[in-house]
Amino acid sequence: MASYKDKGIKMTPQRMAIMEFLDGNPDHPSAEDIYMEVKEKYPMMSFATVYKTIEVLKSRGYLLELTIDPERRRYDPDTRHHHHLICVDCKKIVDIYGDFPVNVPEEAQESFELVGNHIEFYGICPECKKERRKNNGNIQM
Amino acid sequence: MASYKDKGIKMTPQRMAIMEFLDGNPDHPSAEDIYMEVKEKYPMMSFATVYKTIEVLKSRGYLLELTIDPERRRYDPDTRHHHHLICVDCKKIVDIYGDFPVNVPEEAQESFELVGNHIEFYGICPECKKERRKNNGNIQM
DNA sequence: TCTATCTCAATAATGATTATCCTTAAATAA
DNA sequence: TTATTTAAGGATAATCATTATTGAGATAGA
Repeated sequence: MASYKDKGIKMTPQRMAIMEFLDGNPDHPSAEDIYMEVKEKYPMMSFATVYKTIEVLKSRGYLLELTIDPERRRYDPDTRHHHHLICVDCKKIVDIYGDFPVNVPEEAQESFELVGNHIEFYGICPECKKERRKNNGNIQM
Repeated sequence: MASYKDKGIKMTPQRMAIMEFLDGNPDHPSAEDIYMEVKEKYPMMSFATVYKTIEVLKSRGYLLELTIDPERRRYDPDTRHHHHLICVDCKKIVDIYGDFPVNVPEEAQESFELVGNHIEFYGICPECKKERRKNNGNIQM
């Protein structure tokens, strides 16, 4: 989401700060993550503004909403088609690029008009692997 | 989730009603869907009981929680590994069985310990296709 | 049947998200 | 630059799904 200027979005310091934070951000932040971070620079920032800006960016196609984490919605500024790998422990999300040959069976193809797909990979990230090993020393899981 | 009896779950009429409703149910109902339906038979049913029963079933592995619909959590009594096709209009979810050759790239494999995957297919269901055609006659989208 | 324990139901609490409403700032054109 | 229009910001209330609490009642095993 490189050029906001000429997209018909009214620019404000708040929006610029949010967009700047999101641009190229690989962390799939939640609304709260965005709020917390941007408030550092702009202490007058309101939570409502974060949600409203998310809505604008989403509706214009500059931001994807991820429904991976059941606790909260998370956002991805990379709008290219890609997939995600999520740590089942800490919920960290990393991007997975690549084409996977996934075609639904005939019967579904006939009735539904397919428009896309998204693969969620589940795993345990390096940090949580370490954490688990440590805990296995004392606590049994 | 055929045999609840010998799973160490204390049986009550409420739980039996919920389990009966879920057993073989292909609709991926939400907590509210379950509540609404089961309340017909058991008007004294409380919403809290639905959530608690869901929790018990989930923790014992008899029920999967789907994080596909950003509005609400939905539940799947089919705990076999399978995938889902969701209608982007009405959010109807249908099961997709089949093995898909999806392997994450090397770099992710090295760091993460993979434990599973889930493919979400997006499409437009027959009913919504019809609805869209109808609307295109008058309203432009 | 008795009793310890678990479950129920009602309701309060929480947490994320959305809506409201008035003020203020940005864009556009004179 | 300034005036005017229009949309955005901020504070806060409202909403909605989900979770926690608690006293009363039911269940299962002795």
